[in-house]
Amino acid sequence: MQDAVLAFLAKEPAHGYHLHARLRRALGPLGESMNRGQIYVTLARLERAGLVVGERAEGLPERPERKVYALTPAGRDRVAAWLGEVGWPKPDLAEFHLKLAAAAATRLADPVELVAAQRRELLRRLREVQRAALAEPAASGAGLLLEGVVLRLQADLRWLDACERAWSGAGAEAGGG
Amino acid sequence: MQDAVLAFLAKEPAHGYHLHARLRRALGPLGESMNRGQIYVTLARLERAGLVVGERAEGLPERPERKVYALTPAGRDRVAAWLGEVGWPKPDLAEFHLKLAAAAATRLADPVELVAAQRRELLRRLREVQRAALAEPAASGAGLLLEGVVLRLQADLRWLDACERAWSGAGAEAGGG
DNA sequence: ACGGGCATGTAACTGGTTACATGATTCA
DNA sequence: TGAATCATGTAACCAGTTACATGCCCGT
Repeated sequence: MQDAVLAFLAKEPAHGYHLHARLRRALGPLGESMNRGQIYVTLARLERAGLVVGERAEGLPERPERKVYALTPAGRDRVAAWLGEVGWPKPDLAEFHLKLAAAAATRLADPVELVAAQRRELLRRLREVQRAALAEPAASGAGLLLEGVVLRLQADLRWLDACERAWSGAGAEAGGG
Repeated sequence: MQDAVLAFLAKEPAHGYHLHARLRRALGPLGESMNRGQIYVTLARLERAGLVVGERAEGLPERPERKVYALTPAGRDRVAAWLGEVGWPKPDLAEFHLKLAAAAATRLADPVELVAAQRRELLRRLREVQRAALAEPAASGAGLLLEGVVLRLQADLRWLDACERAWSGAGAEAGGG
């Protein structure tokens, strides 16, 4: 979040509401869940950290008062550092994995059932995302992002197949804990 | 984290150190980054929330003192609710997507270069995970988890191909916002 | 007069990370 | 004696979420 805001400010100074709108636009349907207030919290924290400076826009009494933020040199450094990083979020499959193990170990649920339910959910989301992708203009940024989501969901569905193979027949044994 | 701890406690009461060890074991190589102290923080918070109760294990003066935790009825409810949920973490591709857009918009980096660097990184991780998977006993829980990570990485690599196609040639235009 | 978009924020809470701090037992 | 393992915690910090609170302008 902070890095994203800084990167947007690297293009040009802007005020919070505008940044929020641009972020939402850049993320397409995935940005819809973004909170309004969060951008201001983020900007305040960035200002406290000395990465941006904000000042009220003077000379424009027509509009509601707004505060325009710009990068400091430290902020520019941070953007450059961010662009130079090659990080990638670790896959977050652990939760479901633990859920399967817990279901088997506690007998409170059937792992194979859990896999089936999850597959239904992922298929539902897949259809949803594919529908959303059709609504996006071809070759837009958001469309590309949605394509990534589709590939991810398909990979996860294949993983669920593997989970089902592993847990069907295994039944009672191998709780894992 | 909290749900995972509760689920492990649903199998049997245990003390913090043991839970930590079991969690690490269940996650295999992916659990190695887990912090020692976190389990105690989590247990304290769960106790404050009334989901578990802990009491010092008496009658065993041989060992360092330990505190055994057990689920409360509320805790059991929560485990059941967790097992019943069909949630799935949202794909976290937004960061790289914004990075590409920022690189193009600010001219501080070349998107195609970023994609290439990222691909090298993901290929490196893929090899690493596949090597780790070979070290796991076949058909173990951790092995299954690693298989999921492999499928994810492969999907992400395909997405990077799509990103490269989209951003090569696009060059200067279409900063995205 | 009212609703919706523009615009900015605060307070409280939740949860993960890091680093620190302690101390017993076991084995070489 | 010293290192590894068992075992438990605290304090400070950081970041995201939720909910609340405000107020202007514009169109109907």
